Amino acid sequence: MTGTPARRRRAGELESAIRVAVLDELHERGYPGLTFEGVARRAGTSKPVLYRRYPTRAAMAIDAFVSSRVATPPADFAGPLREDLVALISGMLMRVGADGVATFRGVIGEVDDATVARVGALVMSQVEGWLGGILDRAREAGELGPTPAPARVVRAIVALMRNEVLFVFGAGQAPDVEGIVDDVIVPLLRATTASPR
Amino acid sequence: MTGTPARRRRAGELESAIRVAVLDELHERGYPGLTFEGVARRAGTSKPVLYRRYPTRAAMAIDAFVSSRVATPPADFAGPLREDLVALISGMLMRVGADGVATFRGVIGEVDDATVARVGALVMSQVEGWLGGILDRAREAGELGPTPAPARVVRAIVALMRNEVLFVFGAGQAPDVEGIVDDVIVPLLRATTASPR
DNA sequence: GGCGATAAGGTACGGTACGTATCGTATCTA
DNA sequence: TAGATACGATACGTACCGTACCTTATCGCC
Repeated sequence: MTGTPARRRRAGELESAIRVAVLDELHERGYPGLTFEGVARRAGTSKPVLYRRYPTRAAMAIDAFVSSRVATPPADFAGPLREDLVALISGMLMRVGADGVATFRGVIGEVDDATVARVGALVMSQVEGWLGGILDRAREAGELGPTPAPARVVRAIVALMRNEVLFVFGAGQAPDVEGIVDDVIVPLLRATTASPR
Repeated sequence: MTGTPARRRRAGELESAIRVAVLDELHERGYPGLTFEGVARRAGTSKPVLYRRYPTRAAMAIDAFVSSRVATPPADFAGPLREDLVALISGMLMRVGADGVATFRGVIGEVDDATVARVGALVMSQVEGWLGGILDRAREAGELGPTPAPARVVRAIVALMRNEVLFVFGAGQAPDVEGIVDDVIVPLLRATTASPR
């Protein structure tokens, strides 16, 4: 051994250091530059310690990102439908952030199909719940028709949000949240929640 | 030199061999397993030859894929709107294929923002044109209202298709083309092409 | 037909990261 | 206090990167 007399970290101290190191590396080098060796160096530990925890760098990145987000709703969702939707989508873009988008894109590029589905759901499941709440409130307030929106419509809205995250916000362009809500999402919801003809 | 007396390929023969090798490697090892060395080995050439043509493996994969697709419309689009939409989306899923989806996911994970936008458009621009044709015909046939669908609506439909490619078809699940067309796309088009209120 | 420019073909190199094996020992548990 | 655990550290063989270098087939031109 050289230099330091091998001080050892206990409890979650090591895990925390690893997660911080992963996030820092992602921020500085991006997902393609994320390596086991780099994380080990930055966290002041060694590769075997990382391999004991994560089978792949994708798993490492996912864990670090999930742990770093606390799932608080972006607003209380009492306003008009349109405002709630804008707040939900904007809040999600902010929460994911530029690093998150880049990491998301990198991860789905190198994991198996099942993990793609899992990660896709992971990013969106929370949002899907909030969206359901927004729609329920809007229906009770008479902003939408009495028929609940079909599941496919809800999933389509989530898909639009995901697209906005990955290919608009994530491609350096300004996301057009209000336009999409007004021109696409609200009309779609009105049309699919009208009372049966 | 060893063995072979260095027969040299002319015209597009070398380029063809490289593209075939790239597609084969993508099929066998997937995008994460695509390497300059592997392609060089398989194409019977050497790394410098590849580096003279492509700066990154992403560029290599994109070129091979683009060259391998001929852009013929999946049908003649004269039927009812619903059938045209189903044919368009199903045709696109078939055209892209499993290798294409995996490659697409891998590429967008490691290229810069501008290339993400470019590749996203590349996969979809053709489709967007066909979609416009379908909508024009449907409007003239009276299947849709007189107002042309807003650009954002058209883009949203493309986004739904992209989502289906990446996260449903590409996650090993059976794509639900008819359900999405009937429950989401057609109602959305009806609602946004109605004559002004 | 010979002659120079171009670029294919081939080899080799230093560098980085992978994934695993091994070892000593600090720390926790009983 | 004894044993189990797993951190910290090092080292190894392999794979691939990206580039430099050299030889020589092929093409365009005079």
